Amino acid sequence: MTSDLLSGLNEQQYAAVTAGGGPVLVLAGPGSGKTGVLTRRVAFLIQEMTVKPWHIMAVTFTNKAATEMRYRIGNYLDERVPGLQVGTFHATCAKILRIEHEATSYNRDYTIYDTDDQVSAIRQVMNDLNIDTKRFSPRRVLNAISHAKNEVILPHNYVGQDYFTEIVSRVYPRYQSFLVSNNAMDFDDLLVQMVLLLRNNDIVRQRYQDHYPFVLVDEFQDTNTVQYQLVELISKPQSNVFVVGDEDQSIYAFRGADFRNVMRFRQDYPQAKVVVLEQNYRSTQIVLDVARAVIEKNMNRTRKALFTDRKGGELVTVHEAYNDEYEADYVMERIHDLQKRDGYNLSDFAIMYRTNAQSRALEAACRNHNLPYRLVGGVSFYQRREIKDLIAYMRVVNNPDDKISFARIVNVPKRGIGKKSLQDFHRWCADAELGYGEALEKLRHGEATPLSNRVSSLFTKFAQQAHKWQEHIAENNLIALFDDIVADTAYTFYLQEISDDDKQREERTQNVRELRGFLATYEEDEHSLSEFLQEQQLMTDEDRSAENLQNADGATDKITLLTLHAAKGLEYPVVFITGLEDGLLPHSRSFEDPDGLEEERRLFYVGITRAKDLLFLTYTFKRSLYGGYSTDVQAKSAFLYDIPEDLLNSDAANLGYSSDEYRYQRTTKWDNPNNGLNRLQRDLREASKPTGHVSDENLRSKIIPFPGSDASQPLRFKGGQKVHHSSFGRGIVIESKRIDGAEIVSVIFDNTKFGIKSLDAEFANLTLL
DNA sequence: CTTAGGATACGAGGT
DNA sequence: GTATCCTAAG
Repeated sequence: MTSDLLSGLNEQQYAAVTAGGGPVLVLAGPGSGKTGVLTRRVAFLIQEMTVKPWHIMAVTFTNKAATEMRYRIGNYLDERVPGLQVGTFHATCAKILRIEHEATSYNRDYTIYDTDDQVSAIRQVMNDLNIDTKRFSPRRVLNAISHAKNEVILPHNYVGQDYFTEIVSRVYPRYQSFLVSNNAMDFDDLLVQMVLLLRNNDIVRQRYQDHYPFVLVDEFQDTNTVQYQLVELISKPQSNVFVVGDEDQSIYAFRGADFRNVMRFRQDYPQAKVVVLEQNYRSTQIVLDVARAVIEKNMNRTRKALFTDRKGGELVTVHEAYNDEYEADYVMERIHDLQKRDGYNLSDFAIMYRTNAQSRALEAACRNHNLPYRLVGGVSFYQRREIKDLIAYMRVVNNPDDKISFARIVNVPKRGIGKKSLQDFHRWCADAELGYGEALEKLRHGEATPLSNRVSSLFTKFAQQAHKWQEHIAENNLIALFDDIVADTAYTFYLQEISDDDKQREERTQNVRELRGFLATYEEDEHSLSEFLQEQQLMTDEDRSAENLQNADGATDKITLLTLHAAKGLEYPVVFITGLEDGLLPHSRSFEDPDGLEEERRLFYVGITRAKDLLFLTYTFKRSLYGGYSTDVQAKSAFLYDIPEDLLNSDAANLGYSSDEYRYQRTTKWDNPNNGLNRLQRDLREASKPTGHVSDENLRSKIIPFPGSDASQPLRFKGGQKVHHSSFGRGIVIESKRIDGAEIVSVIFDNTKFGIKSLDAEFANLTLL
């Protein structure tokens, strides 16, 4: 079926797919058919270049991308493709490390720690070292360590530069040996240990280099140093390495990704064939123009000339809403309209946001409007208490040295083993240099211990239970093991006790059933408990959701809610990007450095380029944060000013978008775009935060009753006017505009203590001077 | 010594 | 709203 394989490709795509051996770099703009090129390349290697499938390794960043790739390769090839290795970096390494465990410091059944486990481990180490976890948050320490690992800086090579990193330099080695003694790896270790294995063991390295002479990497701009080295180590010396990426879509710097790896690849492989994919098959010209206007503000990039055959298109809509509820309502109304008018399905819509917390209001609105939705990400199944508990039980059975999991479940449900008892047990193990598993065995055989009678008998009882469970492993009866744990601990009864109401209890019970279901599929395929635990740890909800599988068939029709990060690689006919506010997008934590701001811009760019036909950009006047208490007036995102007005439709102009005063005020704020807020603005903002005269409750109760008022009513105030307020004194109006019916005046008061305030013209005691 | 309940600090993105 | 810390009662 070769005809199929190369049909419909444009010139550049054809060149990429059919390139000979050696290094190839494909620079692929959004919507340029990148995945198609990658999968056809694999098929081409097998069919035309007679490469054996088991000599090919393709790596991606998400399981979803890996699944899609496997599926599409299957479509191009009639015959089976045995041994083809397609997977994420992490899953691929986990698998090889399990096979090659003898050359590492871990055994086959090592546990993979997630972020929560890591924090617990760091906290424990810091306590051992008498480091105050209040002054140095374990999370920050963990971030620093993770960063070091991403750069392949080993514990003994880590040098503290300042007070904080000096602390890190003490924690890091202890943390690492703690992990080894627990027979556990964190996410970063999967990559680092793999690099070390290949680097230090000539035989193993040779084996994998021979095994995988062809390596392909997706989303290359998201690789970090470890991953770059990994690719290098495996693909040498043939260097048949085919990488695909787009610097403009690099959005994972926070986990060490460096899009400069794309440039580095060109330097390291000067003989590399470079192909640029510039034709976009997804979006209208208008959407692409908006995207280009935004991304061109970034200094640090190679220009690409994206083009499309889809000339023209609908203008992009910018909408301001009073708060997040109105914003969500606006989105729902647009969806209703478009569904009715243009016959879109719900699955054609995606609502995107910067932070997961923003999904709440949107979910509520979907429910109010009876629109079914699918939430991508959010609180993960694996973070639910009941799931973490049962997973921890299985981990302890699988790997008794996992002290973090042990500590989690040894007294859940209650066994009378509290903090002190566990401490005694731990002390005994440490002094006698025993692993937890060995200690339990001694107790079970009735050997003498320094433990008190009470503690000793409690732990002995636990040891007997654990031993019984472990017997199931030998026969690989995973379901029997699971059922025994649930029964022996009376876990269902425990769930009833800890649940607030029947609804919550039912939900938790359902989750337990679901977990049992996943486990059953592993047992059927004769996978080990280790494999189950390790693979589950590397999956997200999306990867195992039954609902998701239905969606793939198009059986259910739902709106998609997801973060901008999660949106990469996807496309939708209609896209809403919400929360385009200063501090949210760009996120406030990006203000500190210029690179951070550029990354936020790329994130916005990723969102924009997901849209095929229609794009809506929304922001709020006030956004409630932290469960609805603290609210602050929002400034709209600086990124919005990068979009030429002729690409935006009238909805935007009506809302003061072109108001000169407004624009002046905002642009001065961003006169140095690399700096985020300048100091004056920051001070003003700080000053305007507390002072409760115009409390949120006040403003809200005053405005909300009049949402439908006539927006065309004349305004009482306008920018530049001098005014007086009974409490705040003299000030100058920055702007006045209608928001959901009410006239809202922004005033900067002479007394800097009050700073900038937004007041309702109808109720605030404002007089013109 | 354990447990329950109140007080407090905190909240970006994902394998 | 939620995870963790702290204190006093069982």
